[in-house]
Amino acid sequence: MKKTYHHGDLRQQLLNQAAIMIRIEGEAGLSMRKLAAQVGVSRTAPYHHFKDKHELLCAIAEEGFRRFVEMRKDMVNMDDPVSKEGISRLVKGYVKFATQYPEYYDLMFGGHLWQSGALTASLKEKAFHSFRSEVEIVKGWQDRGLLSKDIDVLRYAQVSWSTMHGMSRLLIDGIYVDKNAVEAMCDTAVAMFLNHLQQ
Amino acid sequence: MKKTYHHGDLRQQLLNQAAIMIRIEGEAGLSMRKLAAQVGVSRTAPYHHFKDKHELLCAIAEEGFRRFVEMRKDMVNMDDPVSKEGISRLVKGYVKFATQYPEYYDLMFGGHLWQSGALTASLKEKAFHSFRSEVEIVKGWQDRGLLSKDIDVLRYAQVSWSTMHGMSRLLIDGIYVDKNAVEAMCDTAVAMFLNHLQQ
DNA sequence: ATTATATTTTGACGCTGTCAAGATCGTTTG
DNA sequence: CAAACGATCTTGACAGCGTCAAAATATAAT
Repeated sequence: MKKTYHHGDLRQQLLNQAAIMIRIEGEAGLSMRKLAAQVGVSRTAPYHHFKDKHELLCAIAEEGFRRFVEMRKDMVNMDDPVSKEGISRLVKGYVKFATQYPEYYDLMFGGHLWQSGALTASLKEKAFHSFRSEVEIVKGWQDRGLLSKDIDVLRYAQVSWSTMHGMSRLLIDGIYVDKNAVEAMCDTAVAMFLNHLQQ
Repeated sequence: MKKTYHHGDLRQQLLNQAAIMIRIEGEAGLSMRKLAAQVGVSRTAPYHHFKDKHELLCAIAEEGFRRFVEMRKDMVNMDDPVSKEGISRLVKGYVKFATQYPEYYDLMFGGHLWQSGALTASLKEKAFHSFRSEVEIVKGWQDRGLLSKDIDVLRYAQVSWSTMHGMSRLLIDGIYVDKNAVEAMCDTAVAMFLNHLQQ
């Protein structure tokens, strides 16, 4: 807990506290003024670390991608991810991340930042990297014969991601409320993904 | 353009104008005060037709469901919806509605209203009706032999809807930007849905 | 020690949602 | 026809919001 400068790690503390506040009160419940108050600085102090609220939210989303990539890495390291079991784990892991950290998922893949059309350069990069690796994974499925050769990998990745994203959104947004159904939904999704699998 | 009372059809005009403003400036760009100004009444006039902003948004969402149901009805009337072509039309129609009327789709199936957990009773009813008919459609697929008998219809409806919802969201939110890919994505989705179809 | 730079604060502005009180209009009733 | 009433609209007010400008302060570089 050493402090350089006046406050020390204000920037990081703002990011952490903001995520907490979004988690508790929702994204609409986060205000720059309340955030500053919670951290114990004046209303405009945060503006020396983030140009505006938008930039703060982008930074939180980046933090989300960092966590997401880490989770994904752990998951692949377990054992062969290119198998029906591996795919199932991947899908369930995705949805679990989304529902466990909705405050990050909303910002990472929600309309609020993307519709603005003005993502931070570093955030954009992380997001595109994330999607690229999604395509790679599907390509792996195809290479292993889990998918027919004549499938367009890019389209397939887009659609399978849509499914995972759709389930996540409907769960987060409270449209799908039965948490006990998540497992079965994921299983159904996996079965749907591997339509050309003869097993 | 006849007027009863002071203004006449203020309520309906508010709903229409609000939808227009959301379409142009996004949901964040809609304020009660600007809305009132645009329609030509004072700031608090709208509050005699809607308890608060939340209730106004719910009413707009309801209007969206009305349009959605109508589109859906026209689509089914065309010809047999329980065929690969019919399903394809249904999927494409869904995504088309979402991308064509994002101002309505956002409110109907977005987190903003649902996460609040306080939907208008009439809106809730329309939403549940919408999902119930989705399940019916999938059941029709199964009855016609497009889906294997041992599939859980409810789960399958949830997942297939997730896919359509996911594609719609990613398109609306500007995460999927290639509009030319929509057709191919929908085709891929349909192929994925009908995984047990031998054709 | 002095200058420069990074950080924080106070003050201010226009915007927001919405409550309370009063004004106005249309309809219903005596 | 007049009086009362309820529906509709307006003006005034308040607290909260994002954020700019200017001043204050603490640290780093010279």
